[in-house]
Amino acid sequence: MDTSVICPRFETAISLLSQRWTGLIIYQLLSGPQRFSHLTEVIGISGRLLSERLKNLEAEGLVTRTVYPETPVRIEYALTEKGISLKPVMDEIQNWSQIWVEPTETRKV
Amino acid sequence: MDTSVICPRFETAISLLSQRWTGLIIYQLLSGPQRFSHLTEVIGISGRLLSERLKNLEAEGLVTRTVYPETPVRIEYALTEKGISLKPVMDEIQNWSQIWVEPTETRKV
DNA sequence: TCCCTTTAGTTACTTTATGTAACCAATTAT
DNA sequence: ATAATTGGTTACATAAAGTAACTAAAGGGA
Repeated sequence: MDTSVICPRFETAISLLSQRWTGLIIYQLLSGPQRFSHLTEVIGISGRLLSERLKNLEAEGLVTRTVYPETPVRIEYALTEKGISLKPVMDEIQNWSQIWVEPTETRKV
Repeated sequence: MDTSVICPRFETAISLLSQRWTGLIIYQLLSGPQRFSHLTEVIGISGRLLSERLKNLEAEGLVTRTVYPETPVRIEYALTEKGISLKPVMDEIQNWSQIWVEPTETRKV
């Protein structure tokens, strides 16, 4: 009877980042507010899933959605403080990838 | 024509961590070599998926599998140097979760 | 007025991944 | 020979992701 259980907060955090695309969306938004169509192009995600993920992230308090009623309409997504505070996580992943991921591994496009 | 593309190495790294359970398995193995049945219990993953994930992680060079022909057989999974070097990533996720994840959010069991 | 363009999505459908539970193989103690 | 234990695998159901066509709103031009 081993009672060693994984920290529930850590589990919540990693289940967030384990959702496909979520990490990439946050990483991309770390470079500043961006609009829907730009995110789809840069990340290579479909509108359907991007929409779903952004709604989730908004509900989690990681992302804000701002409507600019121009013509045509412009909608910008930006990280909240909670979202921005994931930068150290992303930095460490980036750092690890530079050391351990070979350039030749990156041919999955 | 915006040429800003996400770093391919980063993409490879995060697609690894975005696979469900993979992050938790690595996190759990950071506390030392462990056997199959222990991992299923602590993480709450089925044998089918744990088996699949461990094979992946072995193929990626993050985990080793060692057979001890005792009775009954004992098989231990351990992180390689490449796997251990993900500790700073896990530490940052842990750190973030302590600040931003409320204890009340952790009721998904 | 009607049609065209643009952004930001949504809907319907197919394919892939995950969850669940029963089953199998090897080994050895009874 | 039978049971017990570990470390899986197989077969099937459900959920998530991929794809492509479609819609809504808001001008702009013919």
